[in-house]
Amino acid sequence: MNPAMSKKTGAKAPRRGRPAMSDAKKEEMKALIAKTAQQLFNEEGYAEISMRRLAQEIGCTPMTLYNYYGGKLDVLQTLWGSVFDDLFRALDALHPEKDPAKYLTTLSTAYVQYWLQHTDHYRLVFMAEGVTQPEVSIFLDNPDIIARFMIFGDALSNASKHGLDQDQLKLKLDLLICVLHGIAHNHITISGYPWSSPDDLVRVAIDGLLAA
Amino acid sequence: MNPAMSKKTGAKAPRRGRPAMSDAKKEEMKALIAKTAQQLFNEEGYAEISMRRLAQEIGCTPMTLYNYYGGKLDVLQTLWGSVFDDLFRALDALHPEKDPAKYLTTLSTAYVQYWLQHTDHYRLVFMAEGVTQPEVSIFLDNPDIIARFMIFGDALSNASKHGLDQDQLKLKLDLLICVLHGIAHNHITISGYPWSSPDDLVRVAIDGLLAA
DNA sequence: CTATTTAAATATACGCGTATAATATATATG
DNA sequence: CATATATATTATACGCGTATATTTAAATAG
Repeated sequence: MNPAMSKKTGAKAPRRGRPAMSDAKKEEMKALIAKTAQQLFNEEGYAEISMRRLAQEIGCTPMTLYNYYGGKLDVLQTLWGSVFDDLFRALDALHPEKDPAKYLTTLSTAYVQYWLQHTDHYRLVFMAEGVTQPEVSIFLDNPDIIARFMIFGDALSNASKHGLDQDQLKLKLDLLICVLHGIAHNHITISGYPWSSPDDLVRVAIDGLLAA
Repeated sequence: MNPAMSKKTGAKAPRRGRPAMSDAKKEEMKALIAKTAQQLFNEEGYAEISMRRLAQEIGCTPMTLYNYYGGKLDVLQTLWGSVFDDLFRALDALHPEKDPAKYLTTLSTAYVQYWLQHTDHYRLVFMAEGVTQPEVSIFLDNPDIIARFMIFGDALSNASKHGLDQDQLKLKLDLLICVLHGIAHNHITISGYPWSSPDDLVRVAIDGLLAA
């Protein structure tokens, strides 16, 4: 709570003391922190970069970071949010086609290609060391994230020839996401192996899913 | 490596210096550490108990613990091993019956009952805070642990009327373990809800699995 | 009994994330 | 221009797990 603000009773009279940082300035600082953190986390790994190191790179002291973020994990979760924003912005840009099955395939292919073309993002989100399961769950429980995956649910529902009840839809959606991740994960982490084309793998997976 | 031992070239001649602690003494100390840790971890949670606190309870200094264990996580993983020893000792004591399906049900019921009767063990193994996924995976990748779950694989194979190939067996085994854990987990963590009898739930699950 | 040697235990130190206290800065007031 | 005040930043401190250095203990040699 800001007592000075409450004293003002809404009137913007001048008042003493150092003025609070403007929202624009705050966002600028948060963005700088996030950008520097992403760069360092990508280069050297989340666990390897300390708050002291991050602050040093930015040119402030460690405790300054806590004015803008709740803590080290908060910085990482913010980067996760940015990555998902980026990803879903790309997916939302795909226009639904006449053929629902074709659109689902296009969407799924784009999802896998996003991770293949942004392996840094993939490692940051799915392979950060020293992160506990509850820390991941808290992030994923955000209704925003779950809602965004419904673009796949909607596409899947439209592409299914038979009506799917909610349980069936959820099962197939879960399976779809698992398969797409499997394709992306294997191509990224076992890249030396001569995998089938990711686009082909996605197509076969969608065909099988719709036929099931 | 122990250079003094290598100097002796196998002959047990007296030699200078403080003698190494006997294996029996070492095991005694390891057991004391494990027992005290289990008690404290059960009472207050793994993350809440520091190595300093554990040492204090035992009556030594923190660095002494490192003579017997690789670190804090090593202590926890040793406790996990003890719990699985206890569990599988109970399961191995069950004699296979003439009816393979009945034996599978008995075995599965015993598995669930073990966790229900040892909720402390369940929380220690499955609900320790501050443990990362790789730390769990390293423990579970131990061939001993995986091999011990094959008692269920064998029972399931014997109880199946149709021959199962390896993929089918693995799928059903994975499903069985997931279901049994679901039963145990819900009874332990949502214990206020009036669940159906765990024995009944196990029976229905096995019937369904064998009929699939 | 003293000196030497080896192992066990302890003391000290380190960097970590972050809590708390102190200082610097940017404003208004007189 | 000096003072007062509110905020932003920095300095200091804490407990953590654990690396490293030092001390203590337990033995043998002479």
